[in-house]
Order: sequence, then structure tokens, then C-alpha cells
Amino acid sequence: MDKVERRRAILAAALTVFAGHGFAGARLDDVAREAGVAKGTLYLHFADKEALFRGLVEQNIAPVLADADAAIARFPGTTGDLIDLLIAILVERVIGTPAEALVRLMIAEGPRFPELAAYYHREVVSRALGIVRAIAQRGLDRGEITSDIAVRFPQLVISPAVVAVVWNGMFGAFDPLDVRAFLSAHRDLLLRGLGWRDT
Amino acid sequence: MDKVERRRAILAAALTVFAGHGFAGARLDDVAREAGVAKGTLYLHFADKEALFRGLVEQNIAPVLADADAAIARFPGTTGDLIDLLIAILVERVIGTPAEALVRLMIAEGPRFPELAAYYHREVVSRALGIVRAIAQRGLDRGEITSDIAVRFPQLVISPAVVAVVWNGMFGAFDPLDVRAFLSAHRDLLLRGLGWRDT
Amino acid sequence: MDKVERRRAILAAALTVFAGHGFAGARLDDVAREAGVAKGTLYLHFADKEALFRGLVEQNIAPVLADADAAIARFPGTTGDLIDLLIAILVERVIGTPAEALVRLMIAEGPRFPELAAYYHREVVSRALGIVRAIAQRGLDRGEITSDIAVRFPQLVISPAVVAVVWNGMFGAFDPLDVRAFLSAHRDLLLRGLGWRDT
Amino acid sequence: MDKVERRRAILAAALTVFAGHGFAGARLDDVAREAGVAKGTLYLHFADKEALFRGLVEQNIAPVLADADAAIARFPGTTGDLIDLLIAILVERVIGTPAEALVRLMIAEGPRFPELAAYYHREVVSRALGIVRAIAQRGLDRGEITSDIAVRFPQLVISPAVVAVVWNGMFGAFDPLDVRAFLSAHRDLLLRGLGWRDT
DNA sequence: TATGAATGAGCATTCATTCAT
DNA sequence: GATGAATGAATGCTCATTCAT
Repeated sequence: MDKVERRRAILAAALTVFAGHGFAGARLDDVAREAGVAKGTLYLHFADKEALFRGLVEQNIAPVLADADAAIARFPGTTGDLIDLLIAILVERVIGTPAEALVRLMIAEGPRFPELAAYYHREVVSRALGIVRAIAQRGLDRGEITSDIAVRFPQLVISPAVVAVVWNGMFGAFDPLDVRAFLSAHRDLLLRGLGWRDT
Repeated sequence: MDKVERRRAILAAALTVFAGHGFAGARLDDVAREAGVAKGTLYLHFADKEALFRGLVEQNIAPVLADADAAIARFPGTTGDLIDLLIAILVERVIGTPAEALVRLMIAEGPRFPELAAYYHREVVSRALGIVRAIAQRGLDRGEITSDIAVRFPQLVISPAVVAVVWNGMFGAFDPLDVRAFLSAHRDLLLRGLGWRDT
Repeated sequence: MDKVERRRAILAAALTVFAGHGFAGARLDDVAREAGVAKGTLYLHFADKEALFRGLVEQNIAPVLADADAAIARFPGTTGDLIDLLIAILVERVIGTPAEALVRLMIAEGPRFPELAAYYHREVVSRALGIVRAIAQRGLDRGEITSDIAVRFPQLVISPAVVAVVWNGMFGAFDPLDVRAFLSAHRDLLLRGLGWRDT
Repeated sequence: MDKVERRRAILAAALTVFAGHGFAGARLDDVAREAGVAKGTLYLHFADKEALFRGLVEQNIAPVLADADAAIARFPGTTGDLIDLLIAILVERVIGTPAEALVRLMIAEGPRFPELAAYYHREVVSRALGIVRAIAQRGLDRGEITSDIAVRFPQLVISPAVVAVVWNGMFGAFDPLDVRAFLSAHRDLLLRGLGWRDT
């Protein structure tokens, strides 16, 4: 196992353990065991527990976002199709993946790690909202939608996805939410609300 | 200070401390100091840390929900007005109050406390969604709206409020969300999306 | 066991353990066991390991020095008798007592604890040297001795006592120094060197 | 860098680090970095931390002592001059040099390393005291001094030098002792005390 | 009942030592 | 021989819980 691989193993283990117990509740013993390394090895890769947490966020974010960015940038379709694409990306790349655990983790621990929250805001949230805003603006410019609400409050477009993640984290065991259907319903509501008209 | 009052003081202190540090990170020393009682006294009212957390959730939920229930049940207005009322209740009774901290706390700790999550689901979430569903159904019955999406997925009506709470918990310090404007925009989007027409 | 007694027990245990292993080498587990208290109890009395070390120094110093001060201040005899008294105090109150271990400990750890060394200098060393200086000055004034060397370098009077403590700490097991005879020889050498004449 | 040179570098680094932090407090990481070698390399030259400490003592002692031995053996002057020479050697070869740090280190750690203390006693202390004793005996034989105290307790001759080293280690930063003047005063006191007379 | 000192299991972190390269 | 990443036992400190007063 080389250095990069080991680091990856540690981060994967950390995601599991932090997601399961929260930051304060996570034991580095468990992270080490899960990663298959000695406890001391963690400290060869990360200065302390907090740095490990930071590494977690930094590691898991770049790929998804970069892909989403690229996919949407070069997409030629209508606003409706773009929103479908956005939802598809969410469903495939976030929901049910480690990224989902990370979102929950950030919501749970964010208030306790202001700098990390700021980083997350800068690198993830504002970029994601920027993408949404760009989609909405293009739709307006093309006359496909008539409301600028999604430009002013792009969070409204994302909210159901956030709630879906939170919901399944809390209630998924006994009252699971069908995320695909849920987000599809959101799509319909949203497009109609934005004044969408098939052209 | 009599027994009931003391219990109230402990729960109020616990809300502050748990909200600030999460379940694992909260120190009962701090709860005791904040409540103005000795540490041992906590154990006269709650069996252990977890019971205190449970007590917290149970305590803070009944009043808000009962009031919302009542207010909406006897409300004579249109669906649009009802949604305005719902938003007003959220803004006045949840956002910026201890209940808000509780929502964040439940999102953060829920996955670690399945029984508590189930309790929360039963006592809070499903009741709140029931109210939304009833409003939506009444709107449909009256012909004020045409879409049954809010009946099938009442979570869509609530999502922005959840996100607003989460957002301000994480990013409020440097990029605060104007909750009133945000939820008002949501209202417009939602009503139009549901096929609202002024009659 | 009341609070004061417990504190005393902890300090006594700490003296033993620190003297035996040095500051860095001492285990608080051992201090706790030796004191007959739980590990956490140490922290009710001292903020951390260093504070415990400080407490040690502060605790063991006041009594010896105050007694020496008083005994010498009211002593009416000649310079020779005073030096005998000084040596007697050293032999009875320092050599072979916990204070001896403390001297060794201070020599060993002083360079690592500048503030503690400064405290020790201020509260012990300079006061002890002040006593010596006063004795020497009185001898000069009375014409019992003729050299002012002990006024200028009172450390010369104390040096053999320091060396005796160090010697027995290191070599006592296989080449013990007869401290009483050693300091008595020092007395003779010193008095003659200072120009003592029986009057 | 050949083997001998590397060993020397390690010992020099070890002296610095051990002197600065004591045995238990010294980190072999620091020794390795200071010596410019990898941590594992230390173990090619010394079996473990303790062996390194032993090597330290053994390495730094031979030269000084051998030189002192030789210089004094062939010295033709009076007892007074010999003591001056002894003091000059101390001031030039010990005070302010690594050997000084070693003395402090031995005082601090000696009780924890009985075998090392025995070695030190045998190789350094008793040889140094033997030199002093020889000087004193020659002075007596020649009639230059009249007291045999320095033959019986040669430690009395060395004590101020030990105290000077200890003093400057602990208090040097804020109340430095002028070692030259101090030892010179000691010389005067000592010679007079021993019954020295210019012949 | 209320108190808060005492307890001790638990955890983050360090560092002497090993060993594959 | 030399390296330095990996190891894991050891240790300072914390904090939920207990209990004598």
C-alpha cells in the first residue's frame, strides 16, 4: 500500500466513522482499525483529528462539483432538461454515496467548525448555487421561464435535495423517501412555478 | 426554586449547551452551571445524558405544534392565506428561537438516536406534514389549486424552511439568509407551481 | 480524608514520584496510586502536571526557610556558633528529608522551568543567601572575622551543602559522604579562611 | 560522512538535545534531525536511547580529564599556583562548554541511571578528586599548607565549581554569576583556610 | 433532596523502536 | 549501511456517573 493509497484508506475510514458518530463522538482508534493502519499512522498524514475532518471535506468535494460544472456548462438543452440533468447528477453522484454522508456531517458539525463551514460555503455551496443561478438566468434569457426567483434564491432549487438527504438519514430506516420521485415532483412544481412553457 | 422550575431550568440550559456543542461534545458540567444547579442534581431529574437529550426534544415540541395545529384548523381563509399563515408561524415561532436550535440538533444527532428520531418523526414531522397535507387537500377541494403534488410530497412545502435554518446555522455569520424574503419567494413559487389562481 | 489532607497526600506522593523519575519521566498514574486517590482527583487540586510540580516547590519551602530565618535572627552567639547553627539546620532539616529531594529536583528540572527557577531563586535561594550574608556582615562588624568574601559571595558558604546533597543522590549507594563530618570540615576551613579568631 | 564522523555528529546532537530536555524529555527525532541523519541510523550506532546517553558521557569525559591530569602532573609550581591552574582549567575547559552541560545532565539524571553514575564516579569524579588530593598532599609535604582537610575532603575544593555550573544553568538568565571572580574568591578563601603561607 | 468531590474508563496524541526498501 | 514510514504501547487529561454528606 503506497502513501496515496493509504491516505485514501484513512479518509474513507474517517468518512464512515465520522458519519456514524459525528466529530466529537468519533474515535480515532476506530478510524485506524477501519483503515487497517496503526493509530500513529493517522498522524503521519493528518496533524490532528480536526485536520482529518478537514481533509475529508476537501477530498470528497472537488470531483463531484467539477463534473457537475463541466456537464452543465456544455449542455445544449432547455432549462427543463438542465434541471433534469441537475437532479440526475444529484441522484447519481450524491444520494446514496459518501458525498451524502458528508452533507449530513457538514450540517451537523458546521456550526462547530466556522472555518470549515466557510470553506464549504466557498468551495461547494456558492459554486453549486452559481451553477443553478446560471441555468436560471439562461432560461430567462431564452424566454423559457419568466420568473427570476431562482436567480435571486437559487437555494430554493436545491432545498428538496438537502431535505431528501436529511430525511433519509433520519427516517430512512422506517419511512424512506423515494428520492427520485420526490425530486421529480419538485422539478414539476419548480418549472411550473418559474413560468415554464414548452416552446 | 421548586421541582418543576428546576427541571425547566435544566432543560433550558441543556438546549443551549447541546445546541452549541452537539450531543457528544456537550458537557454536563456546563449544563449544570448554566442551569444554576449542582451536577448531581441533573441525575435527580434525568437518568443520564441521553435521557436529558430526550427530555429536551419532548419538552420543546408540544407547544409550537399544538398552537400551529389549532391556528390552522380554525382558519377560514384561502390556501394562499393559509400558506402565508404557515410561513408566519415558522418565522415567528421557530426561526430565531430555541426550537430552531432543536431542529438543527435533531438533524445533527438524529442518525445516532434512532428511537429519538422515530419519536420526532411521529410527534413532530408527521404531524407537521399532516397539517400541510390538509391545507393542500382543502385547496384542491375548493379548486384554489390544481396540483396534488403538495398532498403527495408535503415535504416540498417545508424544505425551504429547513434549509433556511440549516443555512443560518452554518453560514449566517458571514452570508446570512433573509429568511422572510426567502420564504416569501418560496410561497410565490409554490403557489404558482401548484396552479394557484386568484378567485 | 478531608480536602487539605488529600492535597497533602498528593503532594507527598508527587514528591516521591517526581524525585524518583524527574518531571518528564513521572507518571501521574503513579502519583495517584501513591497518594491513594483516583487519577481524576489530581486534577481537582492541580490544573495540570506542571501546576503539581509548582505546588511541590511552593509547599516544601516556606517552613524550612521561615524556621531558619527565625532561629538565626534571634541567635546571640558568635559567628562561629552561627555557622554551626546554620550547618545544624541544614543537616537536620534538609539532608535526608523531602527537602533534599526537592533541591535535587530543582537542579535537575530548573533549566526546563524558567519561571519556577525564578520563583525558587526569589523565595529560597536569595533569602538563604541573605541570611548568610547577614551572618557574615555581623561577624565583620564585630571583628570576629576579617574577610568580606562571604558577604560578596555567600554561595561559597552554601556550596558544600549543595554538593553533599548532589553527591549522596548520585553516589550515596556505593560511596556515601558523611555529611556531618564533611560540613564540619567545611566549617573549619571556612572560618579559618575568613580570618576567624577566637576572642 | 564516514562512520566515525557520523557517530560524532550523533553524539554532539545528543548532547544538545539531552542537555536541553533531560533524558526522558529528549526526543530521538530531534537528535536525528540535529545530527542530520535518519532516525533509524541512530540505532545502527547505539542500541537504544539509554545506550546513546551512556555514549554521551563516555565520549565527553576522557579528553578533559586526561589533559588536566597531564597538565597538573608535570606542573612545577607551588600549591597556590596549582590551584590557580586547576581553576583555570575548569574555567576554560568546562564552564561554558558542552562538558558543563554534561555535568548538569549527570546531576539531573544520575539518580535514574545508577550504573552510569557509578561509571561517572569511577572515571571522572574519583579521578578528579584524586588530582586534588595529590595537589593537597604535595602542599602538605612541602609545608606550603598546614591543613589536611583538602586531603580528607577534596570535594570541598571542587564544590564551588559545581555550584557555579548549577547556578548559571538555573539562574544565569536573570542573575548570572561571574564564575571567574567567584572561583578566584574561593581560591583566596581556600588557601587561607588551608594555612597557606607564601614562602 | 441537593450538593460537588471523587471516581476511573476512555480518548487524543506522542515517541521509542522496528523493518521493508 | 542508511532511510523514514509504520507501529502500538504509554500517558496526560476529560468527563459521565456515583455517593457520602
